[in-house]
Amino acid sequence: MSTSLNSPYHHGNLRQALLEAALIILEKEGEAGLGLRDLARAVGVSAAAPYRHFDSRAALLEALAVTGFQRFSAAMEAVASSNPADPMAAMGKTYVLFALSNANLFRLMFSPQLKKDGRPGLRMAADAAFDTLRHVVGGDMKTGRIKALAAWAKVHGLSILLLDGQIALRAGEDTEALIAEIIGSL
Amino acid sequence: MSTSLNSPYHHGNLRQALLEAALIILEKEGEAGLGLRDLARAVGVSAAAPYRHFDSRAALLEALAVTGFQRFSAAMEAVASSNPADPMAAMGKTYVLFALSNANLFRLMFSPQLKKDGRPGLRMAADAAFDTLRHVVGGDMKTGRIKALAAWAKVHGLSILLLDGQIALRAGEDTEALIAEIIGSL
DNA sequence: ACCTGAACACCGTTCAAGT
DNA sequence: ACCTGAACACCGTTCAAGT
Repeated sequence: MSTSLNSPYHHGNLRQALLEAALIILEKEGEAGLGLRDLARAVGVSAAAPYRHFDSRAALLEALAVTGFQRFSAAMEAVASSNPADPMAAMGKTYVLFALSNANLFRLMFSPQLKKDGRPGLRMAADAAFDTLRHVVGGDMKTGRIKALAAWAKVHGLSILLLDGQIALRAGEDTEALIAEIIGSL
Repeated sequence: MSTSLNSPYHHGNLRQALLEAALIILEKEGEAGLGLRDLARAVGVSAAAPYRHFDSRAALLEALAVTGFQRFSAAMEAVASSNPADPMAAMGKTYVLFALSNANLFRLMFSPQLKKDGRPGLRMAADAAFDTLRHVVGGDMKTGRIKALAAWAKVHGLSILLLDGQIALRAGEDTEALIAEIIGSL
């Protein structure tokens, strides 16, 4: 989160600097607004420089998505290990709130574009994140696979519909309260 | 669906021809693979020609998304008016199957990119589609708003998770059966 | 080993000019 | 009125060359 001007990139760790700047641009401009040339410019380096650290724009996006899944896993594990009264509801709420506060990163994590070129790192990160989720759900409650999938679908769908502004809030209605109500309705 | 070579575009209705070709390319290549120049080439016209009928690439995509919502509405109304035993389940199944058999069109319909530049036509088409959905659900069953939103979220999430290949099918498992089971689990 | 400058093959978009 | 050709300002990516 440092926009340091006394930049050590010139023979420092450009890779990390690119990732940090990319995350900021991503969240502000969306995936389409994250150009490699812009990114290089933002970091004060030539247009070709990023290619020393990432094979392509897709590889850079994949790296971002992977850190997204890691942050997601961390958030889910944090709630799970806090032993909430209703683990399922608590995790669902965390899922949706993560999506809302990391909108473009969340969308990138599920980008079909990225998945299409089958980069192994992304698949692994995603699997790890969902394994965590499955274990917690499967461990704390005796939910069968179907119920677990249904809960996942509901929470994921709610995240995306809210993200896309598809669910209209009523006057004076609180987003968080609505989330709790919808998750609460089995 | 006609790839006629005796093309009447030269002073015919290029707009329609562009839309038809675009739908085919979209479903085959995805949104990112649908370039205006490629499209013009596919239709046998100069790169600048589409601009007589669409202000921009975004305008073309919006037109595609609008027809997507129209087809979606039609599909939902068709099931609804067939008076199925369990209207909620029947509509849910139709929803998911529509998404699966129109993968890239469905994704385009919910593209945040498109929504961001707030084209009125798209918003109207989307609202019309969901109004239909809400009326049918609200009319046939006494589901409250929360339950309706929860059902919508579940069905939408299931669509996207399946589309993204995030839900792994077990050996010999049928997609349609899984959909029915998940939707069935209240 | 890491970065730059210049180039290549593309884009979307504009605009004068053709019919 | 509708379409073309050529141009503009961009891309992502490559590669020789610099340090």
